[in-house]
This record gives sequence, structure tokens and C-alpha cells, in this order.
Amino acid sequence: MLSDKDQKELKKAKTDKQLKSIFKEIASKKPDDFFPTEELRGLGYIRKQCDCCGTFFWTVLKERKVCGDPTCSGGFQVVIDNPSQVKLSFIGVWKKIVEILEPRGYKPINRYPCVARWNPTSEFTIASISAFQPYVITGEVEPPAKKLIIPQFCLRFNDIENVGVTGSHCTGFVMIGQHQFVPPEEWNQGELFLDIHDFIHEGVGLAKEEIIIHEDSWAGGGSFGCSLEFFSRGVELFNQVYTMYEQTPKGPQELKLKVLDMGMGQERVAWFSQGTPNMYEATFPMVINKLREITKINLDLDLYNEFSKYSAYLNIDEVEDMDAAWQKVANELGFKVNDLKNKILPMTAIYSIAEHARSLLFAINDGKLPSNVGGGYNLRVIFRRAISFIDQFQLNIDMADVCTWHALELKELFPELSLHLDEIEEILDFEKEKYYLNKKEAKRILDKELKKGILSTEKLIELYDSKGINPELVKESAKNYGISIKIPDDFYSLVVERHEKQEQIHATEKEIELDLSGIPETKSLYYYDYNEISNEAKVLKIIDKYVILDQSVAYPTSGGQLHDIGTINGESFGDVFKQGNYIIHVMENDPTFKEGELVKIEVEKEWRTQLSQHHTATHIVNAAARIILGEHVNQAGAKKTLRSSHLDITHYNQIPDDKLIEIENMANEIVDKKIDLKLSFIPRSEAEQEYGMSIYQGGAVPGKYLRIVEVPGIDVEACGGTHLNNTSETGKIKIIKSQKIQDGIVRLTFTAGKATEELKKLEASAIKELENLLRVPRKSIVGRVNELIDKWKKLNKALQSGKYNKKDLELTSKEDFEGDILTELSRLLNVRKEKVPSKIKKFYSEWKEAKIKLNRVKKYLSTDYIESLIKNAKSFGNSKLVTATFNNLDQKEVQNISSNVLKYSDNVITLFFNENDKGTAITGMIDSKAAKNSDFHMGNFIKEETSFLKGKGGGKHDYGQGFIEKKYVNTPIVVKHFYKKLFKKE
RNA sequence: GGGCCUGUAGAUCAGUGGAAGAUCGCUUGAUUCGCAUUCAAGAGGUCACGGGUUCAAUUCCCGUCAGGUCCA
Repeated sequence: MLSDKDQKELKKAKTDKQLKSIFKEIASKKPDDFFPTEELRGLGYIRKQCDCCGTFFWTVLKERKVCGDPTCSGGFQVVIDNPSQVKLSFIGVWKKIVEILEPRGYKPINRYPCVARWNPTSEFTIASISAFQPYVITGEVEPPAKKLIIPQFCLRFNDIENVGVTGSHCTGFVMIGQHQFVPPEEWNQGELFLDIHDFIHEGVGLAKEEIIIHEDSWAGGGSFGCSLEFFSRGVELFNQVYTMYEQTPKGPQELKLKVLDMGMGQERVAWFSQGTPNMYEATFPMVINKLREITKINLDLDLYNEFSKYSAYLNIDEVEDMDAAWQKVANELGFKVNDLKNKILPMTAIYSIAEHARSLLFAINDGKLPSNVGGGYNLRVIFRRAISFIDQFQLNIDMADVCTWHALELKELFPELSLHLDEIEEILDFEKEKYYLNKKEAKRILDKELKKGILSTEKLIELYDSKGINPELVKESAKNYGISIKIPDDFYSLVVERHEKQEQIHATEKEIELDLSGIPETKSLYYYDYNEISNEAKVLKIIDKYVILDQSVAYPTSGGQLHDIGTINGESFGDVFKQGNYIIHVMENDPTFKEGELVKIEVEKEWRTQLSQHHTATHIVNAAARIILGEHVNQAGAKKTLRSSHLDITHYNQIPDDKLIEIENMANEIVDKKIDLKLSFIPRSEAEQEYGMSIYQGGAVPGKYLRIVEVPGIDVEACGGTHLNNTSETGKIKIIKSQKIQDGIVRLTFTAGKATEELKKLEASAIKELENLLRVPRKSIVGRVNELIDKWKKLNKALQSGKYNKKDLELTSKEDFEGDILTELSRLLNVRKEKVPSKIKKFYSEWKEAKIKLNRVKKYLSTDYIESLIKNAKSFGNSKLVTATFNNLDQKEVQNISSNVLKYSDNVITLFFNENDKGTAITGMIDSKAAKNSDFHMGNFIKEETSFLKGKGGGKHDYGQGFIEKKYVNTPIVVKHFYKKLFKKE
């Protein structure tokens, strides 16, 4: 169908956008080749070109001159004189399409989760076709049916600010998909067109006069095709896309699998059919009614009806000056701006709250948590938007309740939404708490900052970026302080700019890639029995130390599992990795065997066993965590090494110790149940239907067949790793620690099998070490450490005063402790478990040291000694100068003696010398009275004189210290010099 | 995935390359028949942890841990 000239034109296209526009032109030049024109004409439609934009369109009205686009036909008019003959509720829309299309061979299938675990390129489903991206489209995976319809819930967060305002924007919506995946010979475009036309014409009861169909095209991800876009009353109802070609380096080519992609907003059709003032009233009337009852907000539907005609003017994407836009709408409606806002805004609040709650319900139910990173951030944003409406209008609404109502209203179509409502409430409650904490914090910071006066743009950006305080809030609070804050018009782009600047610095890493063209992919032999550790193979290629065989038992690093190590013909390899489907062994030395030779490969058994134990344990811990914490737990990453394994799970908060123990116990129970694992390869769609989308715990997996690892009754995952044959082979599982690695994700680190035993040995020896150090049996260690810390504090204090209690010089506690000693100590000392012994040793030696020091300085700190010092003081100006020379004291000790002198007497200056192996330290202080009596600057004095003697020093006017190395001058000379200077100055 | 901010007394937080602070709370004493109040005195700090730079680090630099926030 594409002429040579067309092909040449298309080949030039570099982007999807160019493809689309070139193809649109080609298709409209030869409509009979690309569009179901026969069927269109048969229905009575005539082809026309829009006077306004030039697009070709089909209509039954001879006199029509413009296409259906709102900009050409003058806005949308759904509510007046609603054109639809059939009134369909939201769920009714789905029922109707099933009623019409199921007899025509379309299989209605259940929606996919809106959290798209199976798709490596996007976090949420954003269209019905997302359910089948990428592997169905590429032909790698069989679709659940060749012709199907699906009510797919989708999330899009680019229009959040418009929700509730324009009457037709949503963050979450159901896109009903009409899809077909067939080879070219089975493709029947006319039929596909008629099916959807009949639905809208007969099912929704839209007269043909009300339908305008545009010729258009579509391109995405290198695939493209033509499309028919259905309009009515200025509203785009849906777009039926016929994806038939793909762009290749050789130019456009017909796809082996043609894809029909028709996506229709279920909300939009319900709205259109009912002619309500906005989409929300049509979609979740029950929820809106509940909100209306509780809040007593009068939803003035007539006004909203009027308002909705103009609400498109308030689309934040298109409006530059929001205030002016409101003014315009108010003028049109004959209102004062504030009166209009006062009437409309509470309504938008109600609609937004309802809409956002629905998105949250779906997203959380499907396994995403509000968070500060990734897609979870969008959930936080809409939650906070909703709750700030609740605050603003002081509504007595709980978001979790709203979710519950939605679940009820949607139960007939989506019963799964009602299954975990308790958990969703828990998650939202936690999120709410965070919001209010943040709000309180913001108020405090603003009070503080505003007291200082005006805030710079720089400061505004910082407040927003690092504390989440938006400039509007700053402006609002500033009013209370009588300060007016100027927010730059381009504030948010300044924020973005700031981020861009910092992100540019990062360079991308380059991976090595071997040229493996011409040789077959490696057959993996590690999938069935982890005990299989040896095979014979043919050497296909050797590039330096890299060896590729025709088949191998060696496991390459992948799926978070570390590679195997072993030998080929007795020669060691220390790394194995995967490039595409090739397994590449990295030899430690250049191999002596040659390409084409037959070799024997052997994998190190203990290494393999340990990794398999950790891998199976990971699945068990994942399941255990889900049992204990709830269904919202999903894997967010994992890594298995020899020493330990970690699993990142989605959970909204730190996991408390008792829960951790429960998870560990549950995991070990599963081990003790001695369950046989089932390892198999199953066609992807079969696996998805049988086990659900939660099999993609480790993320997206390519391939027509999935390797399914099943612990029957416990856990099923698509996973390529090496696994045990029975859970009992895992050995003891021990959870070492949990840490929140980011908001909404907790990392559990644990060991299994021999690693657990090794760990226990290590812990046992650490405890033994502490027993010896503290000279107590293990049960008394914690008590002793508590005592040690207490006495360490007391002795350190005694070093200042010289007064101490004799019993602080020895450790006597015999208090017992039940529980995990190292865990308790790690909590007590605020250090990680591995550092517990060294930390205790540090406290212990400092405590012992303190005893020695105390013994050393107690005479200096005694009243007698201080009195004697003062007695010997020389007069210096109007003050007394106390001097002394010490040996081998700590600087801190000298300082203590000095400050004791200052405390004891009035109007004194001290100048102390302290000799140690390296040289002489000088410390000088002046008390407040003496400081008043003279302008002597201690810091400067010490600075000058030390540097005169090649030392260094400095300080404030009433405090100074310095140091002079022995190699320059010894202590007596230093003392002499300082005396000379002091008294000469006088 | 990336950037930024924060971690100081029981709580809320100031602060600084040079002897660790405020407010509230706590303890004791005085005022009082008693309580509230007021006054006075006092206790309470591994300045998150570990390194480094420095004559001197709570302060500067690096790493770790913990919390917060923004962006794609």
C-alpha cells in the first residue's frame, strides 16, 4: 500500500512526531488504501476537509464545514441538550460494551494492575495498551485473546492542578481498550471500525449527525499507523488506531503482528451519556453524594453547569495568567471574581477529594505506596492536594473513608478493590500524620524566617526545594508580619533550572560489549537442579580471557544473584556475566584450550549451594513479610551474595523489632514445613492468568516462556535464579537488620544456611570477647555495659571537678538481661552490631584511662593546690596572673585546672604550660572581671609569641592556646620567653 | 534514579574554628494553712556515628546511619 515515494518520505523521519505527520499526509492522500472508506460510505458518511485546520473528516451532515476539534467547532457543549439517547452509569458503560462486542468475538478480560511490574519502561499503566507493552506488541508473548476488550485503570499525573476545576480532568481513569493482535492476513479493518461505531451509535445512542470522524495517524516507539478519531460536540470520544508499520533502518515495514489500539475513557462516555455538569458527577455519584451529605456543601449544579462551559479557559497548561482567566470566566457568568471563587472552589475541592481518593485506592491496592521518590511521589502529591482541600474548607472527611466508598461503588466491576481496605487505611493514616508534621514544621520555620524580615528569591527556592514550603504559603504567612513577598513569575522554572544544573555533572558509564555475531546463544543448564554443577561443552569463542560455550551450568550475575565460580578444563574462572542471551565466562588467566574444543566445566559446589540457599530464602522472606506486614508488600529489589542476602520490600515505615522477629519466625516455619519447590517453564500468558501479575516480583522479565519458581502455597515468582529443591535445604534464616533505604522501601538483610552458622560463630566470639573484657557471664553483659557507660560519664565529669565517688572506679553490676545481647547493645550504644565490641572497648579503655587521669590531676584540682597557685600569683596590671608548668597532662586537663582557678578567685588571669613528648602547649584564660580591667588580648598574645617561637596558636580575647614543637625550643625557654614578654609589656 | 536540607539537654530549638546555650519540663528550697503563683538553687549533653584537616573541631572536609524535601 505504501508507494516507493511514500517509503522514501517515511524513511527520513527521525522522531515519532515526524513519522506521525508524514504518515497523516500520505494516508489522507489515498484514503481508500488506509481507511475503512467503504464502511464509512455505507453508513452514510461523507468525506470533507475542515475549513479551519485542513484535517479530513467524515460526517453525515452535507453542510458541515469544520471538523469536530473544539478549537475549530467552538468549545464543547456536552451539557446543553445532551445528544446521547441512552443513559449509562459508569459501570453501565462497560456492561454495554460487553453486551455489544462480546457476541462479535471480543473476549472481555480483567484489568491489569495499574502498577506495571511487567513493564520495564513505565511504572504505571497509562493506557489500555500498557497492559500489553512491551512483550505482546513485539510478538514475544501471546495475548490473552486475539480480540479483546479490557477496562484498564490508568494513572496520569500531568494535569493534577486541573482536576476538579475543568470538570473533565482526572489523575486516574478507566480506559476501555478494544484490541486485536493478529497477523496481516487476519486483519479486517472495516469490521473493527464497525464494531466500535456500532457501540457508540447503538450502544450509547448517539445519532450519526452527532458524530464526526477525523482521519489521523499515530506513532509511538517506532511503530505507526493511521487512526480514526471520534468527536462529538467538541469532545474527543476515542481514537481507533491501526498500528500496521514499524520504522526500521531500512525504512518502513509492515508489522508481522498488526495491533488494534482503541482506547476510550469510560468516565468520558458515562459523562457524555448522562450529560451531567461534569465528569465526576457521572462517574462516582454515590461518593459525591456522601461527601455532599457530610460536608453540607451545597453543590450548585446549575452554576457548575454554566461554569463548566468556560472551565476549559482555566486549564493550567494553556493559561498564562490564572487571575486574568478567572476574571474572564467571572465576567462571562456575570459574577464578581471572589463570589464566583467562593461558590466554585468548595465544589472543586469535593470533586478533587473524590477523584484523588479513587486514584489512591487503585494505586495502593495494586502495590504502590506514597513516597518521596519515583511514582510514589505522585501519590503523595495528590494525597496532599486532597487533604489540603480538606483543611482549607475544614471538612470532616477522612480520605480512607472516601476510598472505602469508592471500593463499594466500584465493587461490581472491580471487587478486588475491597479486599485490603484496612491496609489502605493504615497507609493513608500514616501518610496523613506525615503531612501534618510537615505542615507544623513549615509554620515554625516560616515564623522564624519571617521574623528576620524579607525573604530573597534564593531563600524561597531553598524553602520549597528542601522543606516543601511553597511560595504561596510564604506569601500568605508573610501577611501576618506585614511583609510582602514577591514571587518571581518563573519561580517553578527556577527550581527546575537549579536541578538541571546539578544533574549535568554526571557522566554515563560505558559497559564493555563483546562482538558475538555469528555464534549461537548459550544454552543455560542451571534452571532445574542446583546440584547440577558440571557439564561438557564446546568452546564457541575466546576473546582474551572471555570464553563463550555452547552450553553451561555456570550461573551469570543476574536477577540480583551473584555469579558462580569454577573451572573449565581445570582452569579457573572468577566471573560469569550475561550479554543478551550469551553467557560469558571470565577466566583468571588466558585459557590454554582452543575454540572448537570440547571442554568440561565445573562449578564450585559450596559457592553455588550458598547462593541457592540465599535465593530461595529471599523468596521465603518475601512471602513471610507479606504474611506479617500485609499485601502491600512487594519486592523492590534484591541481592544475593555469599555472606548475606538482602531484599527490598515496599512498606511505609521502619519495621519494629517485634515484627522483624515475627517475620523471621514465619520464614523459619516455612523452612521447617519442608516444602518441595516447583521449577518450571510456562508460556507467559498462561503464567499470568494462573498466578497473576504478582509473579513479577523481581521486575520485568522478557521471553515467551517464564521460568516460574513456586513454593506451593507460599509464593510464586518469575525468576531465573538457582533454587533449592526443598525449603528445608535453606537452613536457618536469620534477619540481621532492617533499614529504610528510602521512603516506602525497607531493606531486610538476612542469612541462610552456612552463612547463618558463620554469622552465629562471629556473634558468639564477639560475646566471648565481651565476657572476657568485662569479666562477667554473658547474661550480665548488658547490665555491665550500662554500668560502664554511667561510670564513664561520671568519671569524665570528675575530671573537671576533681570530686568523685569511689564506687565509680569499679564495675560491680550483676544485672541479668534476657534477649538478644548484641541487638540490645547496638541500640544502647547507637552503633551497628559489628561495631559493638569495638565501641565497648573504647568506652572501657576511656573509663580506665579516666581513672589514671583522675589520679594524676586530683591534686591539681584540689582546693589546697589552687589556693597555693593563687597565693603565688604575680600582679599583672590590676589583676592577678597565675602561672604553672605541668608535665604530660591532657590539654583538657590543663583547661580544667585553669577554669577551676577562675571559678575560685576573682580578677585572675591564668597562663599554663604543659610539656609532653612533642613539645610545649600553652593555655591561657582571663576571667570576666580581669577582662574588664585590662585590654589584654590572650588569643593574640599567644598567637604572636608562639609564632615568634615557630609554633602556632590563637584564640579569643579571654581564651587562647598554642603549641610549640620541642625541636624548635624546649619548655623552660618557652616559659622564660613568655614571662619576659608579659612583664616587659607592662 | 538524581539533587538539596536537617541531626546539639527529657521536649522544642539557638549557636560557634578558641572554655556547650535559651525556653519549657524535671529535682530541691523559700513564699503559702494547702494549692496556684512567684523567687532561688540544682540536676540533666558520646553536640547522630566513624575517619581526616588543625596548635585547637560540636563547628571545616570525606564516609556511614537516621529523618525530611523537591525534581524527572
